[in-house]
Amino acid sequence: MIAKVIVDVPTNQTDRPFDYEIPEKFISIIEPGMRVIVPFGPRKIQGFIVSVEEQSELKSLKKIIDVLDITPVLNEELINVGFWLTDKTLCFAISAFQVMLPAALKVKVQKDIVVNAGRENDLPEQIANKFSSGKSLPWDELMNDKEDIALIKQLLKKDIVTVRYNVKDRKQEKTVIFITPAISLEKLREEVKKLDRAKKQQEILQYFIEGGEETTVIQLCDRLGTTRSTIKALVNKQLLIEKEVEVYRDPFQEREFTKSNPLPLTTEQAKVLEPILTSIEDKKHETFLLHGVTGSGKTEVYLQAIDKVLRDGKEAIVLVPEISLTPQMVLRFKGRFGSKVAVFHSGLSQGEKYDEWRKIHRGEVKVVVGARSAVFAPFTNIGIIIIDEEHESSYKQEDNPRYHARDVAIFRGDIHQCPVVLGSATPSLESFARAKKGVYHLLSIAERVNETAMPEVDIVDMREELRQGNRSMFSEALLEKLKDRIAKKQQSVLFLNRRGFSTFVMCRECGFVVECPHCDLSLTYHRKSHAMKCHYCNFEERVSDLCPSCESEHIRFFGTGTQKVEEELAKVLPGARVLRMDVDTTKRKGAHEKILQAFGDQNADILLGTQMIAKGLDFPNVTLVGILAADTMLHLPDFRAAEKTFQLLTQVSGRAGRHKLLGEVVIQSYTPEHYSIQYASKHDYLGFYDAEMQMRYRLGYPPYYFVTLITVSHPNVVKAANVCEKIVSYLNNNLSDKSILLGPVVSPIARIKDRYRYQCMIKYKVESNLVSSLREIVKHYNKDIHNDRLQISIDLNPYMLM
DNA sequence: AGCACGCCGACT
DNA sequence: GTCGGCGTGCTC
Repeated sequence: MIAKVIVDVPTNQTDRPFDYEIPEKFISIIEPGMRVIVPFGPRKIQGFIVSVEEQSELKSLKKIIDVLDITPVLNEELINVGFWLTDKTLCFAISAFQVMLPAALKVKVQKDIVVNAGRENDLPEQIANKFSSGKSLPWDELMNDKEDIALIKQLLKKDIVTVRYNVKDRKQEKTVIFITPAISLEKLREEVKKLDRAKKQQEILQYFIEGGEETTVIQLCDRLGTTRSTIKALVNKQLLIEKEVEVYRDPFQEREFTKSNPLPLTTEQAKVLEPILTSIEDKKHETFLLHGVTGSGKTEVYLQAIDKVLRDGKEAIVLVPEISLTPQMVLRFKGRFGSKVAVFHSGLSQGEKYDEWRKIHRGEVKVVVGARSAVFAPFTNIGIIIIDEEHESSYKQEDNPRYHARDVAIFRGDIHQCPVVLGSATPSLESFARAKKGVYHLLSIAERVNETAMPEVDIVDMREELRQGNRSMFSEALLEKLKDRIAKKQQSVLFLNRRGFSTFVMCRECGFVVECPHCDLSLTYHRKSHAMKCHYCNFEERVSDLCPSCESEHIRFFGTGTQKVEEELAKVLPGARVLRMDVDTTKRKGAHEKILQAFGDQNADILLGTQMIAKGLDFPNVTLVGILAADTMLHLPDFRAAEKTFQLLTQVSGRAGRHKLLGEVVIQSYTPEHYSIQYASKHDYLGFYDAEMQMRYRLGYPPYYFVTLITVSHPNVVKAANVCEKIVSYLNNNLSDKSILLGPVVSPIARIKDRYRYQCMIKYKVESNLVSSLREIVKHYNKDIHNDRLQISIDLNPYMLM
């Protein structure tokens, strides 16, 4: 029996299965999807078994060294999903497997130097003392000394020492130690008498004699006011025993969930739920696009569909964008389905993620709520996959494997023959176009649940404000309304799509702009740390008072960030209580929740924030939403700029007036006539869709064309340009003449982390040998990628064009 | 990725 | 002559 193994060496040449002999002792336990340790060259590494076969075409095989799992970590379906990903995103099979599993399941390889038996006395003195503790020495401890390395190499040759590969599993189950009596209670009573000099020990035994149940060490210490050492003494006397019990790290341990029941549905909700239930009933794969305005109660539809799935004994996956994975969101699911829910988000530690994964793997939960990667949940009987806010770009992973969770969901939905529900108030153009074509089943909800009207939207032309002499960042209208809300004790939300204090710092004398020395980007000023920061490479420097170029004093801040707005607010509305929420104020664990809690408790009048306040917030007392600069994203070099602007404006506007009080929205813009702003102000998705589709048609972008972006980067500009140039000409010769090739051009961000970047774009409708051509390119440059710091990144269907 | 193998220049 | 520099190619 042999096993085909994908080894953990992410390179082009090793991106294929390797054959290994299965030793006798493993034959009965080995299955595809298990992790194994295999010899690879002189090393020992991790690998995944992808299949087990009778024999190999090769004559001599090495043997599998060890098996790391009792049950496969990847089931047959997920192995297939892995290979499918490999093909769809041009990634290595090993990367595909690893992205589907929690990081804790990736082993760590450590190299040790071991003294051979009987050769201890042959060690030279200078090194012998390093071996003092035991007979092995971690390789890393020698790495800083060149002489040592040379010496060890000699010793290796002389067979005095050998290198041992230590493979350690990172995964670690959390355990708690329980204490119970080791002997019967009668005997314990006798023993107590003998301990008349150890009062604390007697107390502990007395606790058990009086029928105290087994508890953890910590609880025992707590209850009896004793210490660990006292308990240990009794354990040593063999009167008590320690029992190690495995527990889950539960991030929601201390929270109580009030049980919620299904809410009565509105006519519209019931109407969209119907076909989803039918699809579950018929065990048929179908993709639904649920288009429901903000506040239309999409979540309740999801909950009731999941309920049906659970009653059928199946499982459900719910994806939500990372930023809306707030405790409130989790609460809704845990409230309805209790302990059957696992939650995945980036805030969990490695161990916590592993525990949540294990609950799914063991079948202890039936529902998973999580961000992008939760789409790989190892369920075996999926009944529904839901993607909320399906237009969100965070569903696309921006490093390898560059997959889109939506594609994975639909692929898995097909395997499991279950419905996939894509929900959004502002569906992506791609999805809506597919729904219109009948590829997806379109479902719409036009009314808000409590029949509140959509908020009134007021667009303010900031150019006009300037002409009127208002140079502040708040228009007259917005300021008046803010004052009005404070007077009425109602709350407002202010949205600005930019953190920090100001966008860039420029010298008014000579025009010098402070830029990052490693990236071709201007640095952003952060007031609190009084530093200039690069948002791409984290470069940081102190602010200078003089222009670094001409030493003029006229160095000024331009643009606006959340920090600056906060300061301005304090000036124009001195009494207002403002809460700021952005990456900088929510870094600490739980900070996010705290801010929202404070706002919900009416401890502030104004919530000021970036992206992260755009989603899911639902505060009844919010009646005003102000969008300070609606056009910040509009002029980015991205064909989705208008779409993203429309989506964001609509999402943010949706935060206002969700309950009894009518809401109002003020949009400040320098280009108020732009169709994305106009349609957003009228809450007109369909109008926007039509206008944007015309634009995409004219310019040849998705959904009319598929797009692939190739970015070439290298520390040397010429090299980067040359390679990109050659790639374009290769593609020109190999792709059909119906496809359009753009480039090579300098990337919109010409340099990041000292690497120059060139890119080209392929636009195509059908291109059957695109993937093979791209693989050919990567293969051709393999050597340069390996030895010459060349990078070629290929993104089939990119969401980031910079 | 890592590691061995192998072919050239600068030294005991 | 040999040590060690790095380019090349392989790993079941």
